[in-house]
Amino acid sequence: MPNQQPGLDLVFRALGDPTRLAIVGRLARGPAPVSELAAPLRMSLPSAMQHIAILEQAGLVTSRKVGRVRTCSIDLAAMSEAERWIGERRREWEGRLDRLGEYLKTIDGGERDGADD
Amino acid sequence: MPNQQPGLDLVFRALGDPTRLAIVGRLARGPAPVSELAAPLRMSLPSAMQHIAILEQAGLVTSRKVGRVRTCSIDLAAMSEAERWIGERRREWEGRLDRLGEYLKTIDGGERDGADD
DNA sequence: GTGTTAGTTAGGCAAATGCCTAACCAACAG
DNA sequence: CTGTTGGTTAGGCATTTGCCTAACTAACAC
Repeated sequence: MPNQQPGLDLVFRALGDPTRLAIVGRLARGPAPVSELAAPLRMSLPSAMQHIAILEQAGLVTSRKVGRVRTCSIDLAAMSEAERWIGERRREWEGRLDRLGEYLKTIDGGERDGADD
Repeated sequence: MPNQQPGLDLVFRALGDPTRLAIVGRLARGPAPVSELAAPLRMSLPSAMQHIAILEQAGLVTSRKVGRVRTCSIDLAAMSEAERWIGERRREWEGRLDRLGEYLKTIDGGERDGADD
């Protein structure tokens, strides 16, 4: 049963770290080179790079090296996939609640028994 | 700079594991007792419980114990928070692209210089 | 009472994570 | 060519994670 969208857990795992969350937050405002991303992080460059690598593996970020500068950008596809998955679960749950409400209205004048699921 | 919504990284971290993703997927279809959640997982009960505890700490799941049965439910608040955060970054990025497009149209008949950010 | 079922606590262990420093390579600056 | 800057590779290390088994508690069944 541990199977939903393949790789989706990678996306969430990549976002599951304050440093990486901050990097994505920064990149949403526009592309940036590695060193600019690393600057506000209290952390060595190699460590920052590791975080960026994880974001890339998850498909959240892409990067291209021009001279000796590697410029990173957000990749919307993975973001949207994650957003959609959550939204689908949410709607599933809300729909369930709605149907429950309808059912309760159906037996309105009848019993007064608490029913769930 | 590692500061966005407090606890948001906890939410993503909790979702960043196939087992826990599966549990949330299951719970979106309706509440369930611990042992029913654990059944499809190839894993001991204590291990499954640990995952549930993590989901609860992240605010993704709530649970109430009635007799000796603990019933778990999804908590939409944390889910929505995560969904909203992603959506905001996405819109931020898309807005940026749109403004870039407008700018490029502005200088339409003029230069042909690649501008970014 | 005894036994069974649902969950919990305690303790241990291998692997993964997140950080570091040191050394290295490649581009640009002088 | 020499020095500096941006990035990368290598290796090490403490902590956290994810799993386990064994032992325990609490409710319900007989």
